[in-house]
Amino acid sequence: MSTLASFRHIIRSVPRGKVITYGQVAEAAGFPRAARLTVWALNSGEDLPWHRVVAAGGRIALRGPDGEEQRLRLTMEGVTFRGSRVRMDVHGWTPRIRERRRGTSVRTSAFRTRDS
DNA sequence: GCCTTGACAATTC
DNA sequence: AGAATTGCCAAGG
Repeated sequence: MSTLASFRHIIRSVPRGKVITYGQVAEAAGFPRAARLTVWALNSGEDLPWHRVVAAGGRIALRGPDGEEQRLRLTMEGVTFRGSRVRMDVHGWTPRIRERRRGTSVRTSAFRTRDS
Protein backbone atom coordinates (compact mmCIF):
# COMPACT_ATOMS: atom_id res chain seq x y z
CA MET A 1 0.00 0.00 0.00
CA SER A 2 1.39 3.37 -0.94
CA THR A 3 2.12 6.03 1.61
CA LEU A 4 -0.52 8.27 0.16
CA ALA A 5 -3.11 5.52 0.25
CA SER A 6 -2.32 4.91 3.89
CA PHE A 7 -2.91 8.51 4.79
CA ARG A 8 -6.10 8.64 2.82
CA HIS A 9 -7.29 5.48 4.47
CA ILE A 10 -6.78 6.89 7.95
CA ILE A 11 -8.52 10.14 7.10
CA ARG A 12 -11.45 8.32 5.61
CA SER A 13 -11.79 6.25 8.76
CA VAL A 14 -12.87 9.23 10.81
CA PRO A 15 -16.65 9.03 11.32
CA ARG A 16 -19.10 11.89 11.24
CA GLY A 17 -19.08 13.89 14.42
CA LYS A 18 -15.48 12.99 15.15
CA VAL A 19 -12.18 14.68 14.38
CA ILE A 20 -8.52 13.74 14.27
CA THR A 21 -5.36 15.81 14.35
CA TYR A 22 -2.72 16.09 11.62
CA GLY A 23 -0.21 14.49 13.93
CA GLN A 24 -2.46 11.57 14.78
CA VAL A 25 -3.13 10.86 11.14
CA ALA A 26 0.59 10.76 10.43
CA GLU A 27 1.29 8.54 13.39
CA ALA A 28 -1.48 6.14 12.50
CA ALA A 29 -0.16 6.00 8.95
CA GLY A 30 3.25 5.00 10.21
CA PHE A 31 4.99 8.40 10.17
CA PRO A 32 5.07 9.69 13.73
CA ARG A 33 6.07 13.35 13.99
CA ALA A 34 5.49 13.94 10.29
CA ALA A 35 2.25 15.88 10.64
CA ARG A 36 2.97 17.86 7.52
CA LEU A 37 2.57 14.77 5.42
CA THR A 38 -1.08 14.89 6.39
CA VAL A 39 -1.33 18.28 4.74
CA TRP A 40 0.31 16.80 1.70
CA ALA A 41 -2.23 13.97 1.66
CA LEU A 42 -5.16 16.30 2.07
CA ASN A 43 -4.04 18.28 -0.94
CA SER A 44 -3.28 15.23 -3.02
CA GLY A 45 -6.74 14.01 -3.64
CA GLU A 46 -10.45 14.49 -3.42
CA ASP A 47 -13.13 12.50 -1.69
CA LEU A 48 -11.75 13.00 1.77
CA PRO A 49 -13.53 14.26 4.89
CA TRP A 50 -10.94 17.05 5.09
CA HIS A 51 -12.97 19.05 7.58
CA ARG A 52 -12.49 16.34 10.20
CA VAL A 53 -8.77 16.96 10.35
CA VAL A 54 -7.79 19.66 12.84
CA ALA A 55 -4.58 20.91 14.41
CA ALA A 56 -3.33 19.97 17.86
CA GLY A 57 -5.65 20.91 20.66
CA GLY A 58 -8.66 21.03 18.34
CA ARG A 59 -7.52 24.21 16.65
CA ILE A 60 -8.75 24.87 13.14
CA ALA A 61 -5.71 25.45 10.99
CA LEU A 62 -7.41 26.82 7.92
CA ARG A 63 -7.66 30.57 7.93
CA GLY A 64 -10.32 32.77 6.47
CA PRO A 65 -13.42 31.48 4.64
CA ASP A 66 -12.08 27.95 4.43
CA GLY A 67 -11.76 27.82 8.18
CA GLU A 68 -15.29 29.07 8.58
CA GLU A 69 -16.56 26.43 6.24
CA GLN A 70 -14.72 23.77 8.17
CA ARG A 71 -16.27 24.89 11.41
CA LEU A 72 -19.67 25.02 9.80
CA ARG A 73 -19.34 21.50 8.43
CA LEU A 74 -18.21 20.18 11.78
CA THR A 75 -21.02 21.93 13.57
CA MET A 76 -23.51 20.36 11.19
CA GLU A 77 -22.13 16.98 12.16
CA GLY A 78 -22.72 17.66 15.80
CA VAL A 79 -19.20 18.63 16.76
CA THR A 80 -19.10 21.08 19.64
CA PHE A 81 -16.51 23.71 20.46
CA ARG A 82 -15.00 25.36 23.46
CA GLY A 83 -14.22 28.81 22.20
CA SER A 84 -12.46 28.39 18.86
CA ARG A 85 -11.39 24.81 19.49
CA VAL A 86 -13.07 21.51 19.00
CA ARG A 87 -13.71 19.68 22.26
CA MET A 88 -11.22 16.91 21.64
CA ASP A 89 -12.18 15.09 24.81
CA VAL A 90 -15.62 14.61 23.31
CA HIS A 91 -14.98 14.31 19.58
CA GLY A 92 -11.43 13.12 19.29
CA TRP A 93 -11.12 9.99 17.16
CA THR A 94 -8.38 7.47 17.72
CA PRO A 95 -7.78 5.21 14.73
CA ARG A 96 -6.16 1.84 15.02
CA ILE A 97 -2.43 2.36 14.78
CA ARG A 98 -0.94 0.88 11.65
CA GLU A 99 1.21 -2.05 12.61
CA ARG A 100 4.66 -2.54 11.29
CA ARG A 101 5.52 -5.90 9.82
CA ARG A 102 7.78 -7.96 11.96
CA GLY A 103 9.82 -9.93 9.53
CA THR A 104 11.22 -13.21 10.79
CA SER A 105 14.76 -12.04 10.22
CA VAL A 106 14.54 -8.41 11.06
CA ARG A 107 14.03 -6.68 14.34
CA THR A 108 12.62 -3.23 14.64
CA SER A 109 15.68 -2.24 16.61
CA ALA A 110 17.71 -2.71 13.48
CA PHE A 111 15.76 0.10 11.90
CA ARG A 112 16.00 2.59 14.66
CA THR A 113 16.10 6.05 13.20
CA ARG A 114 16.70 8.28 16.18
CA ASP A 115 15.73 8.94 19.75
CA SER A 116 17.63 7.79 22.75
C1' DG B 1 21.01 15.56 -5.27
C1' DC B 2 19.87 20.25 -3.22
C1' DC B 3 16.37 23.62 -2.08
C1' DT B 4 11.66 25.02 -1.17
C1' DT B 5 7.02 24.17 0.04
C1' DG B 6 3.24 23.07 3.21
C1' DA B 7 -4.31 23.40 6.32
C1' DC B 8 1.77 20.79 11.51
C1' DA B 9 3.85 19.99 16.43
C1' DA B 10 6.52 20.55 20.53
C1' DT B 11 9.55 23.47 22.94
C1' DT B 12 11.36 27.72 24.62
C1' DC B 13 11.54 32.47 25.72
C1' DA C 1 -0.90 34.85 24.40
C1' DG C 2 2.32 35.17 20.67
C1' DA C 3 6.77 34.72 18.15
C1' DA C 4 10.79 32.18 17.12
C1' DT C 5 13.08 27.70 16.54
C1' DT C 6 13.68 23.16 15.21
C1' DG C 7 12.06 18.67 13.61
C1' DC C 8 9.43 16.37 10.23
C1' DC C 9 9.06 14.05 5.14
C1' DA C 10 7.15 13.37 0.32
C1' DA C 11 7.05 16.08 -4.06
C1' DG C 12 8.38 19.02 -7.57
C1' DG C 13 11.58 22.24 -9.84
